[in-house]
Amino acid sequence: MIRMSKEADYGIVLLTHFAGCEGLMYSARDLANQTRIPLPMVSKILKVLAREGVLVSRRGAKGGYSLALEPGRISIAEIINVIEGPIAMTECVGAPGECKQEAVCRIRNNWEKINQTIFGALEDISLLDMASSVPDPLVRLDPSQGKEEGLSVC
Amino acid sequence: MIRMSKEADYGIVLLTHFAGCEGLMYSARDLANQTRIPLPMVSKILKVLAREGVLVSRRGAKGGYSLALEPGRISIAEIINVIEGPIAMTECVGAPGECKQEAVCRIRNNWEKINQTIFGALEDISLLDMASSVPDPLVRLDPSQGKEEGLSVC
DNA sequence: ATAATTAGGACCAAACTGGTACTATATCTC
DNA sequence: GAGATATAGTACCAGTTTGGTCCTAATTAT
Repeated sequence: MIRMSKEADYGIVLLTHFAGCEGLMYSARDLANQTRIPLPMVSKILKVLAREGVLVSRRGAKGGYSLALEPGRISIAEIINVIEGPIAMTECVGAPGECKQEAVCRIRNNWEKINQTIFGALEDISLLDMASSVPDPLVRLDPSQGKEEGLSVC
Repeated sequence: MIRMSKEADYGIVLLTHFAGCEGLMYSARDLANQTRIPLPMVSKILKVLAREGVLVSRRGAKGGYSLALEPGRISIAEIINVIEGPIAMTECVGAPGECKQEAVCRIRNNWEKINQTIFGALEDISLLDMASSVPDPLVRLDPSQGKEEGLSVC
């Protein structure tokens, strides 16, 4: 099955709760309540996002997390990359040299192009897009599209 | 990690060995030798592809498999779908109603669009494209592109 | 002080993956 | 018909990954 891990999926859901409410701090507990994702899981994911610089954290009472960048400047591809490593449809793309068939494989170059396309599509979608509505068609021709403000539910 | 299963990966590798050599029959053993994929694995995958109508099989001595359709009419998306089920980046896309967060999720529609884009990219690539060279850019504007014959190594 | 909150791990059961093995059946050649 | 060659179908298994929990330590507001 071609599928993101739940962890990456949850991560994106959590981050969209910050977009459109810039600067606001949310605690892990807040987000768990809003999203119905189990608190320990939320906590685990937010820690990773903070360590990787996507979120900034403040400890202690009234602490929490907030976005480290403007939500228009964080892409879905970046988030996935931070949580579950590089996007690589096949082993040969993510870890060249690992695949035992590489020497006789005739399609590796093609996988690299396909992977690039998928990565590009995910890179073109910002957190802000995600919080409002992903521009359609996804492969954006005019970069001014898809920049409307997210629904304010802070 | 966003990654196809080895089984789907192998399946595509195997099928590209048929493209450009239409009508030719290959036994599982032949293909295992050509691709260096372990024979039992090759066998397992070819059985699935035959059962699902992508390949036609002939039993017995001098038996083997050959393509059921012209390689220009089989897409990568189809092959993946046959081997590992529907392409679905998130649970909510592949199995609506399963995700416990669905009721409060604000981004499900967006995932459906993203998924459609990825699916579309994979659907636009035929086995014939894969056997020769994937058209670049991948999102093809002129459908006459990318139809050159595969290297003949039958 | 105390309560709230993140940081950083360790830990675990269940599911999935990659791969093998076995038996039955069909087909070709001699 | 005998024997060799192939696919069909299915069961099986070990190793990894995944989704998720839990515990302790450090930090901050009141």
